[in-house]
Amino acid sequence: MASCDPKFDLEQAFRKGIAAAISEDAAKADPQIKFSGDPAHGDYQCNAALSIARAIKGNPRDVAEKILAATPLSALGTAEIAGPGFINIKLAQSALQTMLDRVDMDDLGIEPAPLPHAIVVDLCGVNVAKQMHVGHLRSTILGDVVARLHERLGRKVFRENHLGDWGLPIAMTMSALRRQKRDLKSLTLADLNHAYRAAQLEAATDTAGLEAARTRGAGSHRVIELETQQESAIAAEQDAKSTLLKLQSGDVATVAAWQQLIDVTMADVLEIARVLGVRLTNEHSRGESFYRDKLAPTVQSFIDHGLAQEDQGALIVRIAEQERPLIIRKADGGFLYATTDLAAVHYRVAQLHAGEIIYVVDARQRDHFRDVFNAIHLIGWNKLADGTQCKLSHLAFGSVLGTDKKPLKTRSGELFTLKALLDEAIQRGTDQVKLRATQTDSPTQGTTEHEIAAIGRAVGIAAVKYADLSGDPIKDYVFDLDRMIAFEGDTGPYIQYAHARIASLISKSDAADSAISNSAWKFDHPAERALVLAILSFPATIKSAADLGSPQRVCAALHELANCYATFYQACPVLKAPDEATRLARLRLSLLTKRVLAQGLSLLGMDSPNRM
RNA sequence: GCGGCUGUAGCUCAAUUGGAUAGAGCACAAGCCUACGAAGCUUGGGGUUGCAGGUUCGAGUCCUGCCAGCCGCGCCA
Repeated sequence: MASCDPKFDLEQAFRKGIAAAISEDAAKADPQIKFSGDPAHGDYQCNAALSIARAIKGNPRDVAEKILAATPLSALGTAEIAGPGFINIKLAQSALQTMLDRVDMDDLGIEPAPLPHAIVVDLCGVNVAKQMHVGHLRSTILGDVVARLHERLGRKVFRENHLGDWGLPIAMTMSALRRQKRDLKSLTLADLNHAYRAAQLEAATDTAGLEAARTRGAGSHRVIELETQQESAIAAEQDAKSTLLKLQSGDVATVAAWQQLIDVTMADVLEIARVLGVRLTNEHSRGESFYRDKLAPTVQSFIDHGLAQEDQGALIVRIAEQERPLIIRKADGGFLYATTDLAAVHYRVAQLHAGEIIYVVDARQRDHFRDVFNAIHLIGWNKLADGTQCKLSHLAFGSVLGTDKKPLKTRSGELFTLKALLDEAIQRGTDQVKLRATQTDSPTQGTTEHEIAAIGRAVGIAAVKYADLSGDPIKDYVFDLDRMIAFEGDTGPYIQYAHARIASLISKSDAADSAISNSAWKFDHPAERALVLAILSFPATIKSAADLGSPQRVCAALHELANCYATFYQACPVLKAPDEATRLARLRLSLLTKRVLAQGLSLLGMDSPNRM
């Protein structure tokens, strides 16, 4: 089948040219076909001559001449050499038409690119008894989009919500709740969150402060005050530890209470996922507790392989010459989250047959994952049954900061629970849609309340998600409600708007579907041509976005496409085109643009309403 | 102290992984709805890409050294 990707076709052609003109060896390298930003430089350009010239110590322009002469461009288009040795290519109308035919099919030219093994996407990662705040948005939607991109390319994906449902923090919360004599049955997640924070504060009582107060000879009142605090903290810790023991030994009442906590938490998480349009259900939930029986065997394996050693009572794995080892068992015999992560990798490789595990987790855990990955490599748990190696990747993202440029923690960010942010976004979206629906000349006039609510929700959610997804994940960003819920400019709603406009245009045309889809492509105006090139580059963008884990590439491509369409829409009348052939051709181009926009929005987990 | 990340227009961010004159949005200024949805389009001003060197035909991107901010650094997750 013919390709719909100009870049791909040009790469093929130039590889042949380079092989014939220079050497087979030179042809193995990247032919450096790039999209030209500037129409004056053609549609695409080949920059290979410059680097080849250096390698063979030749004159770049001469090398470019030789390559071009040997390159079978034939029907693809015409080329000329410019500047120090760039080869600028202008694609032929007929070639573009053939490619458009290929894109204008059910799969929109996005061909399956399956992988031999599954991909595990570790996303969301909430903790039991903690409310989701804006920081959790990133892991959840980034992970969801990365999963969608791989799924679209026909790859098997496991979404794994590595829920924090095991260990001391849970026990602390449970013990705090019991001491407050709260009835677990009637608790909301907000209640749990309070208990969790209260428990944390208790445990965090200032030991160092007490020491300092004593040595500095502070007043006895102050010391006693601190001591009292300390005693109650110790008592709370003791209680939490005994609760943990009961939980770990399977005490029926404790386990039941624990399950209650998980249920309350998950109900909230899944509701937020639903509102966010994130594909996450209970079946994707495999919390830390899932690995509890695998921790001791994990540690034993490291001992058996001679990779673990005792150090100050704890069991550690030394990694190369690194100063800080990875602790896999505490001096008191307990396990840590590193142990759980090691067990999880083992499970995912051995049981889920993962060829890649992508951890969509906060950048602050870089060192942790580096150490865990290294330990996995040492013990060889990254090897699959067929001998290939599972790739371990950490898709690290930056923190959401408050206006004080400090991480937006639960304490200071209490007003910004994720739910509050989404509610606000949906409210503003709905208000906006409602406002427009009351204007006399508005296409949404007469829209029912029910439809308005649905559209408002789609617009609000798209705004929030796009704001987060359109940037480089590694960077921190300051949380700004107005920026995240903007509907103008480079935003999600801008793309939705382009889509809705086309939907409206198509419904106004009285042309039969078959008449549109059977019409001949025609694009003479520069705006039409730019639109065509934007459409054709889309499939390759999806593939690279998936392979690089870069949702921002999808956002950028969609913005470019919507922008090209808006320009085209302004410059080229569709329904009132000068002749019938042009009218149908423009309708066909519009329809194809609409489908690509909808596809892109869907990959970002956003709706594409026909009216807004 | 050691390690990591970041530094681009007044603000928020891009830059096809080394390509041509560094691009968008917001804000600001001027235009465009009797041809399709103005959540839009067109035009304009605004830059020593933190600083100093280096590598080469070419550097925001790679290397070295500084500066600033943030993050991490043994038994929490």
